Amino acid sequence: MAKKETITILDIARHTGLSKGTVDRVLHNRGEVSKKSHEKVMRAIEELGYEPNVYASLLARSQDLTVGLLVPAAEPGSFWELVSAGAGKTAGSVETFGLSPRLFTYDQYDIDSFRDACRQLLEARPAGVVIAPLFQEETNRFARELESGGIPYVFIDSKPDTIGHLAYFGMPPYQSGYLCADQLTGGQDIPSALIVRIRRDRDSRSDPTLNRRAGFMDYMEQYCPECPVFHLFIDPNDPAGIDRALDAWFRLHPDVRHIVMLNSRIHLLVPWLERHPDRRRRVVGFDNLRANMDALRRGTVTCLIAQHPEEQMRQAIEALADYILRKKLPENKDNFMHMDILTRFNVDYY
Amino acid sequence: MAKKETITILDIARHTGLSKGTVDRVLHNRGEVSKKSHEKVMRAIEELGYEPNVYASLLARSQDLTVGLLVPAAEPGSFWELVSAGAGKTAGSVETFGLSPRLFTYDQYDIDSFRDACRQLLEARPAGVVIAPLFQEETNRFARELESGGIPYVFIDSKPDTIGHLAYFGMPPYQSGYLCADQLTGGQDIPSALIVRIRRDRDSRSDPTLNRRAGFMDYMEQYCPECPVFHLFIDPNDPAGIDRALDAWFRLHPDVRHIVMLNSRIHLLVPWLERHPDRRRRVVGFDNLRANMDALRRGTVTCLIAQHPEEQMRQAIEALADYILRKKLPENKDNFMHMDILTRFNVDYY
DNA sequence: ATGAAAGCGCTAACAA
DNA sequence: TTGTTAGCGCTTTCAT
Repeated sequence: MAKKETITILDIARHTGLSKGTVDRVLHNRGEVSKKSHEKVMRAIEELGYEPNVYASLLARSQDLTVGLLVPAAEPGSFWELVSAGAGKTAGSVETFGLSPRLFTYDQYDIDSFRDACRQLLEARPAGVVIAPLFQEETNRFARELESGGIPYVFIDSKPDTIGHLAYFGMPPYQSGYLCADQLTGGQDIPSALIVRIRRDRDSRSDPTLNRRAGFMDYMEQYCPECPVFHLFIDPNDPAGIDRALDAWFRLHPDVRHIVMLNSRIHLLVPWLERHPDRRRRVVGFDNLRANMDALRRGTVTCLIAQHPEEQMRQAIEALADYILRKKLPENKDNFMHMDILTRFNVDYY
Repeated sequence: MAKKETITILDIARHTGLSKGTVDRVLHNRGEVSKKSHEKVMRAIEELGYEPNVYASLLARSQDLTVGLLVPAAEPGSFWELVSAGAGKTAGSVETFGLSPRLFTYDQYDIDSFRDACRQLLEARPAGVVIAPLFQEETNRFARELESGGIPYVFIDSKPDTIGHLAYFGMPPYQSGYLCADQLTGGQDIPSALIVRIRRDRDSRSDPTLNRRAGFMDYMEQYCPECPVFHLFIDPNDPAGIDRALDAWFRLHPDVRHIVMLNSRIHLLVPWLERHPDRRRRVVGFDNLRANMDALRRGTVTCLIAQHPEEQMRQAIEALADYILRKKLPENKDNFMHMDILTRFNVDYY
């Protein structure tokens, strides 16, 4: 049977005895269609195996859809800057496809600013949203709103216990701690280790390093059960204080040579470390921040575990694009990213 | 001035006093256009900043362009299988964009089969070509042909000293050897090391492990100058022979605990290694082959350096797509890929 | 609630 | 060598 090979809305219009207009209406459930017609169309679509033609659609619409990106404001050189940068990396596949990603930032220490950002985002009537969530409760509330508006959303970096998201892209937190410990020890028995931690004022926020720390400790428990793990708290906004803290601490523990931070801030220790060099030290941190990579190149930091936040953002946007443009669900809802090990010998090609 | 914002071929037609047809002809340099018109059109395109509308083009053409992939035939579980697999990963961004990648394979040990593949590829009138080259001379010849046909091509994995390629995606070979050495030693002084090598019959082919070995040796020279580096040659097609070779060799060198292969075949050593376990051994290899990763999980292999050949293919195809569809040149001609360090603690999330 | 028709920007076949 | 024109499949406005 030499039927036409691609079936179009015209085909399904004829098949149902309706018109292209009506078919289009049900395709985009934009109302004004009788229940009967709706059903007929749906059935025809099913039977004939209709698939929309993206180009035609885009051509006809000839107006970009906006994708909202809800992300903490990025201080220069910070983790969030990398995330935001990922939005640019989708150039080829997405922007030319009629989607324009648009950033909506909020202050990660101010829940009100988060609410504001949500508000603005909604007003932009986005076709989809990417969320890097920090405030659990509030994020859940926002997710509800999106759902009731039929707007698909995907999480990156961390994920509240929502259920309605299209996808999630992030590092497996527990395993990253495990991996980190293995890199710190180098697979050997080590005599002691120090975790430097950030003193957080507002612990209400989701703490992604929590699971990571659990993974780290479990590794140590299993492979270096005799090794004491110390904790030292610092204030990221007080460089001088960090110096003093390290001075004081290492006066008491001069033999500790294995140092780790489970967040992206290992660069905070670099000034002190470089003033007190020790070739036998091993220093492990997370994330490919500029300052971290520089320290890696100089040998101050031994290795970094990178999740490539730009990639998270890129993949999130592409998943959204696939869904919006082609109604294609992502293969997996939860997508755990590579954990890349960066040393000074591969950092230049990361 | 409220001019129309998007300029179309109609605009440039009017601006030059020619017609859409002619403009289209020069846009696709398909001849039948006077030199004068050609120039006028080109200038207008420049002046008005015309950018083609991909959807419209695709809609109108409504027929896929084929992209030829010239790759060595993949034995199951081999390196080249991963490369070929990469062709599938472009689903979202490319296939729906009116390009259909098509594989043309050749026997990596038979130059005639390479010539055949080239022939077939050409007959398919591809809009672009991805080449994983092994035969230097012959590849150069083929590249000439493509150029004279105006067909863009990109190299992956390795690259002959051609100049006309659109782009290249591969691992930096020398540095990968360096990195590998660092992983083998763990940054420590080691007493001795063994490189297991493949005995090649036809050394006429480009040997990508050559540079890699140079990097490896240079690292050892610099960081472990006292460490002897042994070489042992094996025949990949003779498992029993490999066993015997290892037996014999390790009888003579029972203390050597650092073992490396600079190609993707570390899995060849696994049976022997697992019959002669030694917890203090370090074994380093390349590439994320199934068999390699399994050995990694079991702890037989300490670490793998992966270049993710699927990614090379994916990026190659996308670069081609960008060029064919949007006439956009890749940012960099030579693109060196990540070198990822895989251990048993991150292999499950690679 | 439904249909008719005019594009969206480009391609390709046909005329001139 | 160049111009004309009929689509490609979908969206959207305006009648009905």
